[in-house]
Amino acid sequence: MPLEIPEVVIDRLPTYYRLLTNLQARGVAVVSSQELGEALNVTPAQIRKDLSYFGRFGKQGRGYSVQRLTDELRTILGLDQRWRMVLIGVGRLGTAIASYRGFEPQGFDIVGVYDVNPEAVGTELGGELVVRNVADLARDLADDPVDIGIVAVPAGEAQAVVDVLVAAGIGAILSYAPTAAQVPAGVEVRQIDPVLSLQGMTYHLRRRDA
Amino acid sequence: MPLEIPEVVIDRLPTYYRLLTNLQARGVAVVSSQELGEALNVTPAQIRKDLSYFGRFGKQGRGYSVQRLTDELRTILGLDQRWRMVLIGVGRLGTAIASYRGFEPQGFDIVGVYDVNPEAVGTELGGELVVRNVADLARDLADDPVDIGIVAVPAGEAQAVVDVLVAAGIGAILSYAPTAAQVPAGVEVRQIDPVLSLQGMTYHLRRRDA
DNA sequence: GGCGGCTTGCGAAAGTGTGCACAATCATAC
DNA sequence: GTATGATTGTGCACACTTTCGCAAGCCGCC
Repeated sequence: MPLEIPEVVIDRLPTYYRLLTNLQARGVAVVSSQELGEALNVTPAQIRKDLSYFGRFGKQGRGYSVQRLTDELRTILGLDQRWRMVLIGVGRLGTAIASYRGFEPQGFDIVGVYDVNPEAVGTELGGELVVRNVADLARDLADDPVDIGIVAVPAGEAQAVVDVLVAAGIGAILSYAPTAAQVPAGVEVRQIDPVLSLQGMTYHLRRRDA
Repeated sequence: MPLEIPEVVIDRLPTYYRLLTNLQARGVAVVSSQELGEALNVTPAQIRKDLSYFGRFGKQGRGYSVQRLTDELRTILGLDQRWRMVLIGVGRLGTAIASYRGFEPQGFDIVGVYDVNPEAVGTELGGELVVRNVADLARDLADDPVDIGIVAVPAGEAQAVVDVLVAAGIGAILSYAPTAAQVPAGVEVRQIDPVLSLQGMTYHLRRRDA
């Protein structure tokens, strides 16, 4: 991979991968950029261009082997290994995240959960994980590093938690907190906030009927 | 608003709005694009340009009145009214969404919940809403339209639900289902899938230490 | 009441990303 | 073995976004 790959391209790859695994499960053997594009609402040219950053995976006149392309994307995205995550915050939201069944099948394991609330500390979550004190987070991470931190604490505490994770050398943070986290370059952050998504849509709704 | 506003701009406005309401709560009266940019990790020029699509809200030498700018953005985004939503799917995920306390304070109300599962239909959710049969969705929406649909059903059922919502004339859909929904032009769709976010980050994690 | 320091709004430049269009290539059928 | 129809990979042009740079304007101080 000699040249720099645009971030937008990276962000599209997971959706390609997701569709491909579906196709594979349905027994589809070969797929064209045309078909992929129709299913994902993007132009075939974009799909071909995106994939061409990483290699030449297709065959003219045929399309892409679903098996082959799935494997390639899995390697590119780093999904051929399991990733260890810690969850900080076990309030309503954090508890829901901890019990979400969608992470594990995709190779993401929550290996530790933390909270500040003394009443929550020590309780069991999901029958396996014991909630630890967030004060121990730095030490725990030093002893036993993880790859990704999930932040599910109130806005006011989010930056402090992020700082601890960053200091521990974490490389990626998935934040459910409604604040923009400050992190040094080299640390990946994605934010999940359904309200922001809704607010982006209401702009258009307002203009629809007017 | 004579000219067309880029979609990327619209998608940034909610984060501006969120920060501004925080500032307002903290009693800050005036803020510069410089300060906003530092808090949000964007360039001051971008913030000024984004806002300039909608009007001239700042004062040279001073900055922006937090009050004024908050009000302007609220109007622009359509947040000066309440929005009615229906939730389809009350499994693990749907239940968590229904009990999420973050929607109501921002003007988003879940006014109906639906499921296919006969065992779920009729039960109470969150002490207020009774789960209705998804078979009644089309009729209910015809009688009493809502603005936004939240889809929290398994991948295989998502498109069918989306079709019903679209047929009922819904303008916006927030989908938690792991599939790309097919909708006609004019219907807004946003997808929330933490796994996609994680997969976008693992690409970078892989390259970090290598 | 004028001067200095800031900060906006915006035209223009620079930088990115997307889509077109077509040569190259492959599978199949006859 | 050759013709046919399909589909990839990619150079190029266009379109879109971001950033720069600066004139215009505002505030406060002396």
